Amino acid sequence: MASIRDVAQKAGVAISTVSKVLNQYPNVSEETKAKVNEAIRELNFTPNTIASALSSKQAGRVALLLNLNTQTQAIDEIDMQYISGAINKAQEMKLDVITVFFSMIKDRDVYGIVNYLKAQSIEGIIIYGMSREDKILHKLIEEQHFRIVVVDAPFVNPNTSSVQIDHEKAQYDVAKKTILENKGNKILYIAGKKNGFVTKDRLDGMKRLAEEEKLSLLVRQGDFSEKKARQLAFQYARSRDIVVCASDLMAIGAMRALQEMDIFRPVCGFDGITLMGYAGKQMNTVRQDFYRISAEAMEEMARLLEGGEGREILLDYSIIRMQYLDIIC
Amino acid sequence: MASIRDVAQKAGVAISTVSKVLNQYPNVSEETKAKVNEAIRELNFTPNTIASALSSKQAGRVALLLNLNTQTQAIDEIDMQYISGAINKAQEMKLDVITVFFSMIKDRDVYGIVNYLKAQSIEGIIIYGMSREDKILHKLIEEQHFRIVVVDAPFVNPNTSSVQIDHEKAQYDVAKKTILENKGNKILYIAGKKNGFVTKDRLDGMKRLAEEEKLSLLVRQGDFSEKKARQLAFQYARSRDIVVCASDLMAIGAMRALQEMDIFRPVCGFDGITLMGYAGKQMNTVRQDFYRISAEAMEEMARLLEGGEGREILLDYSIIRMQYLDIIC
DNA sequence: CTGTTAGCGCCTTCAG
DNA sequence: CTGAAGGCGCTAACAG
Repeated sequence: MASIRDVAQKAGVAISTVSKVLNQYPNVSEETKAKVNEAIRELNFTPNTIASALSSKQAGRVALLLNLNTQTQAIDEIDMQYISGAINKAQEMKLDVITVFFSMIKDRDVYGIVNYLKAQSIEGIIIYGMSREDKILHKLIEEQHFRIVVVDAPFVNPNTSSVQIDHEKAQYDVAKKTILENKGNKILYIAGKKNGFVTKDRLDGMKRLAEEEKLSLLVRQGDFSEKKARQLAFQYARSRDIVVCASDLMAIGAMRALQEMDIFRPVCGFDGITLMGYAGKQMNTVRQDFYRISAEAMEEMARLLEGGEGREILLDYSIIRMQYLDIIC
Repeated sequence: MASIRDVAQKAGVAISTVSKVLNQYPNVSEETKAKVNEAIRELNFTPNTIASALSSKQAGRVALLLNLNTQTQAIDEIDMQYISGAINKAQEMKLDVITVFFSMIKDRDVYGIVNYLKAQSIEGIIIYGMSREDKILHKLIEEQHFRIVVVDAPFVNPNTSSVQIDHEKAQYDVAKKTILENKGNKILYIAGKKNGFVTKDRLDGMKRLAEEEKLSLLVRQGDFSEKKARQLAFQYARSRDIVVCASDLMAIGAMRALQEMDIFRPVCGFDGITLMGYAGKQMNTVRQDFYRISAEAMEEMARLLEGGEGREILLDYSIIRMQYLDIIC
């Protein structure tokens, strides 16, 4: 591997000069710039990111912090979209990415986590799927040792931005569409996890709709679990007109139950994962573009790393109807 | 962040001494070791991996090279298992991991890729899902600039190991089980992609069984595509007794077609992905534990990085029957 | 067994 | 506009 020294030598300039053209500094004549670039090309030189990070103390390294649900592979799709969206955008922005799972840091305290990350010269963290219970992460955010972007959780401070869709409105929209299409006013709403941030937002959307439309609303916690939703559907769906679920996975569980009971009730979901296509019936759902959400999160991270202030970002979504033939290829 | 210097100062020893206890070198008295460790704890010191990597030229950084199929989110599950298996094991072995997608390097030549990776101090690469067409990767392997572990492809040289299950035998086993359970001797075999390495292995297994059992074997390329398999099933399944597919996704496509045609034929798949549980019918399949395969690959990588010689590793698998209630939670 | 001394490859003032 | 010099945090001979 050619080093910056080789380049300097070949171009007949000082190392520092090469460094300057590498980092787009001003005060370098076009002439020498050309010479240097020529040498770089000839030697097929790529600067060593490790050395550059060490030296500048500014690595541009960001960690993806994922709450992997090892139980439910069915929604690995979401995490995969998160990961690829972030990584691709990071490459575009010339940021380094490492992937970290909650499980890897779960028995450390804030200080331990900060150390673990600082030791790797991490400057930014994107957190996916945090819940109200993750106290340590809340602290991490508060203490502002890092630039942080939180996906789907309402945290904002000078070093922290939040990125998400408007869950309240999305839940309202998809439920409304489903209800208008089918009429019926007794709703079974299968909500998410008690301590999830989006759970409340979505429930609020549902409640608003219920009030507006004078619906009878029965709310049960489905914990984002397919099995739980299935049980709840068995238990309550018969006496209800429509089943609104706070996630696709739960919608699938509910739909299965209905099929087994051999009764029909419209069901709608939330997320827009491919699996919905396998549900057996068409269903309305909110399509979140996780890839894009994550890419936006990374872009926001880049902004923060440049010194930008934390802020809240709301992304758009769409209401779609999923069916089998659309998803296969 | 405390640095090694602070520790040395606090412990009243030289920096190099601290380094030695950090890296478990011999020739350090228990006494000073204790002093140093004490200082480390007090200062809450974690060595800077970046600096250590730069200095030792031995970063222990490995890249995960994944061929993400953006079309088929349904099998993101596999990639996710690969990623988490590798990352978790890497943390255990104190290796650094970065994730790279084929798409990120697809327009570079070998030299460009080597540079890209070397610039990041990557020493090892684990390659997932390579096909015969990825000529550049073949070259990368041949040139041995890195330690490489290839999953599901038969490459071995002093710096390269291969890790996979015995696809030939697995295909043989699952097909045999399905055939014995159902009897029938006209088989439709929906094979994988023309240039996939496992495609041939699996096909060989099927052929061996066909010979042994005197089966009539009709082979068609399904390209690992659910849609294609669906079409093939529409076209050929009626005149066949049993449908053997080289992947779960294709098995699902075939099963769908059969349901739409309203005829029954036993179908078996390969992989053991969760999605199989949503197929509507129970099916036999080969369960590959992708998480474990990837973890083993990372372990093998650690061995290579320690100077071990490349070799072939065959992992085991099991034949299972998947059904809905087993997979939900 | 411990400390001294060079770097690793690059960035960054600061003179010239 | 360019180059010399020091240093980032750590490792690795080499003396002592």
